Amino acid sequence: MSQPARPARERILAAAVRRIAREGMEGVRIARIAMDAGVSPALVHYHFATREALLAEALDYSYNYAEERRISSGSEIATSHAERLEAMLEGCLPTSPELHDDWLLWVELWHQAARNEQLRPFAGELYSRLHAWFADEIAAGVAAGEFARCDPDEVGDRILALLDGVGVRTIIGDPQMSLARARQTVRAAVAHELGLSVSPAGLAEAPEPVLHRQEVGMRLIPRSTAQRS
Amino acid sequence: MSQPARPARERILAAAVRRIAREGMEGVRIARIAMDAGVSPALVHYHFATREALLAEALDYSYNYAEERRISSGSEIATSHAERLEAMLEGCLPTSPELHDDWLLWVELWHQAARNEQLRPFAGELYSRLHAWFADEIAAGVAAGEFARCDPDEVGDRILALLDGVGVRTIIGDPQMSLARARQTVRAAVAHELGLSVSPAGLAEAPEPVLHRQEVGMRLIPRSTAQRS
DNA sequence: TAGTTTCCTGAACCGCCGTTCAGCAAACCG
DNA sequence: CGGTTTGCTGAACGGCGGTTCAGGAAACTA
Repeated sequence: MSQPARPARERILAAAVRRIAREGMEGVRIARIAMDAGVSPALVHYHFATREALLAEALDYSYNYAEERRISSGSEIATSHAERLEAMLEGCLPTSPELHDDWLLWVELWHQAARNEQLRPFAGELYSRLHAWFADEIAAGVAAGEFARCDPDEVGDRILALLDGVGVRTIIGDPQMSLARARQTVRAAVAHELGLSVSPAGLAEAPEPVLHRQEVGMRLIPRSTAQRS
Repeated sequence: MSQPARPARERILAAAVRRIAREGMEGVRIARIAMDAGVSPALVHYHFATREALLAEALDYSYNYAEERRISSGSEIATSHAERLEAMLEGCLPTSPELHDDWLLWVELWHQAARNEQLRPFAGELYSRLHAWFADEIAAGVAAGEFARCDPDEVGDRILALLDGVGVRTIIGDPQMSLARARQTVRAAVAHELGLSVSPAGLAEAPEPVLHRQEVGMRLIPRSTAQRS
């Protein structure tokens, strides 16, 4: 209806991704995917040999897509490494509906990879890229004298762990870990690790009503004095 | 066979827990649970109204059991707050086969609670208790002058997030996050937060062969000088 | 002993869902 | 124009799995 020009195969794939995020890999029914895509269940099997093949392709498609989105979102208007890092953090928390769905797929990956040996290289690769993304940025910031000296590898691991840890509490709706608190927790830790200041840009409005809001809490600002060695 | 005296209902429950950890909640088949418990599928429905009821009771049972195990394991031989804290961390990482299964159930909880509203209060309660457990211990350590002054609430959140973040990478078999590295990452961060030293007790043997080993990496030792205000 | 409750089973029922298949219409090709 | 390929469908098949049911054996009661 919305884009009738888009080929059916892609519509099926997109519908599969959406369904996987909402119902989980084993909860997904191809009849429903077909319905969402506006086609018959038989057509799904015309384009994809088996259910498993469809889900695999859908996962691969969505993770690559999510990664692109994450990466591109950070590198737009980067006037400093601190700002870019902040954008990266923002893109790794469930700060928007799309990122919320990405998070659901991330949990899905954990769930599957914890049991299925075959998915582990795939998951490891994703983490490896994420880690390199952060470590490189941190190393660049340290080299520029903007961040305090540190081991970018270890700091990268800690940041990733922190993001996963607060992010998962956020998406399971833990009232003790609102999106605002998640953001603040990560920012405070990162600022502390890298010797940055945390400035209250806009006062964090208390209870945080909905997910879709993009409220500002505290911002990372580069240290005014660059120190080396 | 092993304990023929144990009533069937409990055997079913225990089998369900094991199956859930290994196959996930929606992957679990009651025919297989019945087989594991050495009973007929019909008996499962004699004791539990429906599949959903069985799974719910099994989850509740196992989480409470896991919590007891975690708590009791820490408070045995506590000569200092640092030692007790270290034991707590150890009990929150997949350091043993049982804890590995607990972790699988923990991921299962994330997976379910991210989609099912009804499970969220339950998950929130578990996190709340975990958080209080750590925050109280930290506060006690600070009060005793053993830990550096800090906000136990925030440090507790950061520790929990770190544990979840490195733990999940460990159980999905990320080669970049072995159990040893997970432990070391958490210990380093905690030691740094609380002003403790990290001593290499036994050299971390390089590649870490199997999960079932209980190798010592680095240990938290209390600061020799107590500082106040 | 007779009656009742408690555990437990084999067998069948039934709905869901992945998959297959025969066929149809449009586009494409010569 | 006839023939073939491509995209798609409705209908049916097959099995897996949760659930039900009629009954049976043992324990418990009086």
